[in-house]
Amino acid sequence: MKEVSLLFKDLLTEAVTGFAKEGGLLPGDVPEVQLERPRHEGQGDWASNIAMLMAKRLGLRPRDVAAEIVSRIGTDPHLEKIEVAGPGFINFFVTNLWVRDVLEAAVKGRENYGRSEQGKGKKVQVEFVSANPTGPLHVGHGRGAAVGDMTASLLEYAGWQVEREYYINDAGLQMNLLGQSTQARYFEILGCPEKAPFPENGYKGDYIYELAREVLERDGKVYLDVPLEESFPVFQEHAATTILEGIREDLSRFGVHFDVWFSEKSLYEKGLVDSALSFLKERGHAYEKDGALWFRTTAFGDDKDRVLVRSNGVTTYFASDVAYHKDKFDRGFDLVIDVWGADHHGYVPRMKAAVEALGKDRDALQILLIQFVNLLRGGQQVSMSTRSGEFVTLKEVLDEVGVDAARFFFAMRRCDSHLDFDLELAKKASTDNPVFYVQYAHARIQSIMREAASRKMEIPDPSSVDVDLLLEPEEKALAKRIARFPEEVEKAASELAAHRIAFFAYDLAADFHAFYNAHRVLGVEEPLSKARLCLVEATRVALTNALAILRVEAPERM
RNA sequence: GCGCCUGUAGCUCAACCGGAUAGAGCAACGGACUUCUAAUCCGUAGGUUGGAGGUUCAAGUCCUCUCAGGCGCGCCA
Repeated sequence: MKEVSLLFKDLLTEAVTGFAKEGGLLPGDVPEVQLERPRHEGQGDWASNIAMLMAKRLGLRPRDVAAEIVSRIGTDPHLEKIEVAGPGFINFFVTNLWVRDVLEAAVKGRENYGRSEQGKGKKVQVEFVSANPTGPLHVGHGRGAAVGDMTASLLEYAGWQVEREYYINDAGLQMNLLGQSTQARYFEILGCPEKAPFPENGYKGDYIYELAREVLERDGKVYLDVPLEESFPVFQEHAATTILEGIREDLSRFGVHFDVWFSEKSLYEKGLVDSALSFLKERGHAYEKDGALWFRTTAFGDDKDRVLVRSNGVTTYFASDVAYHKDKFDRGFDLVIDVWGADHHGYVPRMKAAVEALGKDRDALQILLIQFVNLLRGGQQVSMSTRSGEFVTLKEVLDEVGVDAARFFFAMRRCDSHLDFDLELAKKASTDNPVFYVQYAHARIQSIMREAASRKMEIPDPSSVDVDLLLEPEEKALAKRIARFPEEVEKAASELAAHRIAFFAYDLAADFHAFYNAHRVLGVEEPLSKARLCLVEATRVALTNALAILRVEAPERM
């Protein structure tokens, strides 16, 4: 349907420029012609507010301007009628010809229907989850995983070349704490906790005992007689790799796969942190004060400068992040998207500053802040903290509510909205969860297809069907919805709003269910049956593609 | 104290770059299976978009103030 809107836009632009010239407006004074989708039935298929924008400059009433413009609009086979409505909108109504356009585009486009070339030739990296390998993933990580993954596949669909990346914070204090915690539990199990006291702020979860037990089973009691510093790396290494392995498994089960697992440690090993620091120093963005190295982020809009190297010589987390982002851009990405928990929002200005200091446009880095998931169980708040060991893991949630339900649940919200996730409710809702509503529509379609096949009916070529038979309101509504899919993909991609696709899938399913209940596809006169079968196939294509973006399964039967 | 996010129907959430009559689901009530899957559909009811000003032909959307909730303000990560 993109073509039709462009067609109308051209017709309208021509009329507007003609009228503007007569009215004595200079070309620079003519506002840009825009078409939008009206919200309500009866307001046409496309509408423009151009008359209201021009009215003031011309000193005329909006409706009069609209009437003048309309009188100058040419004819086209796709154009049924034009109306002036409300305060001065110009509404365009399409003829039934567009139905054939939609069917052709969807049925012939198949898995490519809805794809766009918006991001053609451009590379984007989406970095998400990136949880410290110090404990299992919890629900909050699950939301980040779902949003990041869906955003990535949405951009793929919009023509971008996409890479998914996980940044492993395997350097620094938290990893030490993890190793020490595991070590302490080892000695505790062996009955001599005094040999390695549990660190303050250590990780208290039960999984730490499990890790310690694994070391004990594998290596026995050998570390009893070894200095703590010597055995420490063994515990840290075992804990980190085991936990990371678990994270990979959880994500894989959740349907999330990364192209690159990027290690923070490797930044140091390759000297990338040092070279990033020299880069900043050479350009005068860094300076020494009180024995520390500072980054002048205030020059790029931050409220205070930030330390890169502490006076004790240790680099900050921020320093490795600057180096990491420099490396991202050095890898040639046109756009870099970071998916962060909203608790890191205070970090955004300095990261944007860093990007600018690196010589990039600050918009080349987009940060999606995922608001917290408020976990409830039967209305009762569940406190979550990795360190205290009190949390519900992503794995447990998947066990309870299932992968598709969890993904769709996260997909149905804007990422900057706070989210209540009630486990009891999610379990209870698993039968009337929106995801099953959508999947059920697909299963029904497939059921029609199976029945059609058993009756030796093939899906007709759209050019061979009589689209004028599709006149029922449910049929038109369904066709219109299908037609909007490509627009929705483009809109969602440019806004980085994957939730729009979930809502589209839901609305499409609703239109299909309404159609299904009102009309029969098989067992009516053949020409009508063929036309409807074609419409159903087009629905299947759009629904399948939308679910593919969300990575939610489209089942054959339920 | 300063900053970011949020506030929409009883509950959970939508609403494209400011557009016309603010939409769904759940919960409530009343209907629809002899026919391609009733995990569905149709209908009824439900709103001063937290509040007050302002900008605009037009405000849930933009600006100012204010109230409430969440989060953040380190030479921590």
